[in-house]
This record gives sequence, structure tokens and C-alpha cells, in this order.
Amino acid sequence: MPTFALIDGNSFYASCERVFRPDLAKTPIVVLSNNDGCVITRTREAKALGIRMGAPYFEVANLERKGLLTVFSSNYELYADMSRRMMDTIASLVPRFEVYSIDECFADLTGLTDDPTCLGQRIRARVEQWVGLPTCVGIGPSKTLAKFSNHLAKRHGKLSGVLDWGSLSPERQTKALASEPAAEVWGIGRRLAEQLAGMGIDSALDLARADPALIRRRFGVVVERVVRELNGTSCLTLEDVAPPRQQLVRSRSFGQLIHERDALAAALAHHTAQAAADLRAQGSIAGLIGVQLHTHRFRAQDAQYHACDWQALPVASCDTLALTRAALALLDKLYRKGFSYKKVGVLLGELLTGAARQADWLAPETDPARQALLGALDTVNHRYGRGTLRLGAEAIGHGWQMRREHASPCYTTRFDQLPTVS
DNA sequence: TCTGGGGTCCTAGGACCC
DNA sequence: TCTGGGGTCCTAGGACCC
Repeated sequence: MPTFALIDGNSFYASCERVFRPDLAKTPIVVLSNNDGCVITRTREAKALGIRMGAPYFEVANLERKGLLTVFSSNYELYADMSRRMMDTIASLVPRFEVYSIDECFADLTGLTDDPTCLGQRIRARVEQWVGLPTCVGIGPSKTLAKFSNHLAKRHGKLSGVLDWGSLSPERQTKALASEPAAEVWGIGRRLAEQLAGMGIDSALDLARADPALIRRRFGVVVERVVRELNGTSCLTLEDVAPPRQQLVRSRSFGQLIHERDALAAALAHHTAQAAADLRAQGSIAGLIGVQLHTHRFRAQDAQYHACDWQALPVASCDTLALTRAALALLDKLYRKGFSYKKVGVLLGELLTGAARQADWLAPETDPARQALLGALDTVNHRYGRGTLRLGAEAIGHGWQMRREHASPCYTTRFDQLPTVS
């Protein structure tokens, strides 16, 4: 029987901030979405203040003004680097693992002779000591039960952050499933939870006891797998090699509404440059490029315009210049004067990676001089920070930058922002 | 006044083919 | 009156995840 562990960081983004701000160890913290829009991470203390997940910033600004809450703009450069350190540390203790998201990973503990709970505690202790981040570990015979155990480990302080499903008696397992709503189960979102409730399936236990054949007919194979996994039959495997991405999207809302084509073009050129760099970092080329343009969807009084168009690239490419040219041409097709724009984005599709890319014998070799130029671009931007070297197109318009009024330094990735010892 | 961004998978239905 | 049965590919939409 397989054994999976799910390890995830507690209030991950906020915990990353705390590593460099020990003065905030016990205080309520929230981290905001891009553009300081809404709350996406809350510490336990912030939850205790009654702050909702997804609450718009203005709802919590009051608490901040009174000094009851510390607010951070999201700093993905910092979180991504802390994530890498956390994953490297976990890799030093488990034979195989899968990075599932920025703050969590699955590990395969099948066949290990160690007691799973002890191993879970070792993982927690090492991540805490080496990286400074608090984690919880859930262990079970399926990924879904590992997730569920992790959820229980978070909820019940008595468990000291680790729960092995296999260590519970059948009676305790039944009680645990009965104590949580079906919506807490991985793979059951709001819509499915509503439909399940209509069938009298309210708790995780109800779901575990549902007839898989009936569930399959009503909801398809995905939910059927959830039911089987809840009963300890593993249907999902550990994917330790990440499949290459199939598409890449890069878009941001603006800090303020934009009317002029040039400002849109500057923002779009910026997103395209970032997307092209991401593409090169994973060794892919794109065959298709798209641009999307949006007005502010929450401003009902404004005329709305939402447009998107695609263009096949003559040659699949990861070249910043070629992609930017194509993106700007699409923008000029889509742009209509007179609207107040809130967001622009670039989409790259038909990505080819690795072997698939080699097999594309129709694609001519990229010009070596151009390759050297792109290599230099990536090297400089990696060493001195993204955006150090960029195209002129990014600089022709202003006013589109994100709002990030509570940004912390990139303590670990920029020389000029290293933490100093006082 | 203020409400993010980036992914994946599955299914149903239509076009088309033999 | 009768008017098959599969396949594949593509797209749109819906659901989920973090």
C-alpha cells in the first residue's frame, strides 16, 4: 500500500515575511494580492480578528490604521526563493517528492521503515531550523487522505503539526471524516459541495460512503476518484517530474485606469518580456500568442470592453523581440479609444519543450547572435534583478505599474536589499 | 473610492472521416 | 417504413486547485 505525505507551509506568505521580521512573530499579519487588492494570506492571529479570505483591502485598512494588523503587499520574488529553500530541505529527508504549489509538496513514503509520524516531525523540525518556516504534515494511503490529515493537523494543535491517518483506529477515522464538511475534501469546491448537499451528502463521511458508480454518473471520474481516495484506494500517483507547461499567461491589473494606447503597450511589452524569460527558463518555445484587454469589471457605470485575439507565430519562438512585436500588433488590432482599461495580458500557447521541441525539425535554428543577446539579457536580469535590462517599448508609457504600498524587501534575491544586522 | 493571478483537467457537442 | 456505428479532433464551458 502506498504512503503519501503532504507537507505545507502555514500561512506561507506571511511566514516568509516573519522570517525577516521576528518582531512580528506573534502579531496578526495579512498579505495582499497583486495590486493590493484583497487578502490572500492570514496568520492565525489575523483569522482571530475575523478577517475573511479574499476580503478587499479597504475592509481591513481600519485595523491597520489602529495598529492592530500588519499588512504586506505580495512579494513573489521573496516567496518563490523561500519556497525553493523549503523544497530543497524537504528533499534532503524523503526519497521522492512532487512540488505541488509554491507552499506545498507531496512525498512518497512508501516502503520506508521509519515511523511516519516521527519522520513528519523530523521534516517539520528541519524546515523550521534551516529555513525558518512553520509547516504541517499529513500522511495517508492516498493523496486525498494525506491532504485531509494535513488539514486536521492544522486544525488541532494537540497533534503538534503532524497526523498520520494510518495511526488512527477505524473509529477515530470515521469520527474525523464526520467532523468535516465535504467541501473540506481536496477536489470538492463550492459548486460540487452545493450539488452534493442536494443529494444529502454533507460531511466528508457522507462522501466517503457514497456509491462510486452513482457519483461517477452524476459528476464524472474526477469526483469518483475522490470517493475512492477517501476510502484509502490510491488513484492519484506522485508526479515527481513536472510535465511541461502547456500555456503561459502573464497579466496584471493596473494601479490606476489607463486610457492611452502607449501606456497599454508599455505594460504589454513588460508582461511579454517576463513571459518570454519564463519561457526560456523552462526551455520552451511558443507557437501561438494571444493578447487580452479588459476594462474594469466592477465599475458597472463604465462602458465595458473585454477583448482577446490570437495570432499564430510564423516560427515558434521564445525571442523577446519577436514575441513583443507580435503582441503589440495584436494590441493595435484590439485597442479602442475611449475606454478606461484595467488590465492587459499576454498568453502564450502551443508550447513545445524538450524532446517535442527537438522533433520540430521544420523550425529553423535561431540566429546565434540573437541567442547570445537573449542569453545576455537573462544573465544580467538574473544577476541584477528582473527589469535591469529591458526593451525600449516598456518605457514609452507610464501609470500602469501595480500598486504595492506595503512591499517588503527582496531580502534573499537582491544584493541591495539584503537584511542588515543591527 | 476600494474586490488578484495563473494554472489543470474533464465533458459535451459539433465537424468530419471511414 | 426503414435511414449504422465507430473513431478523432477541436472548442467552449465548467469545475477544481493554489
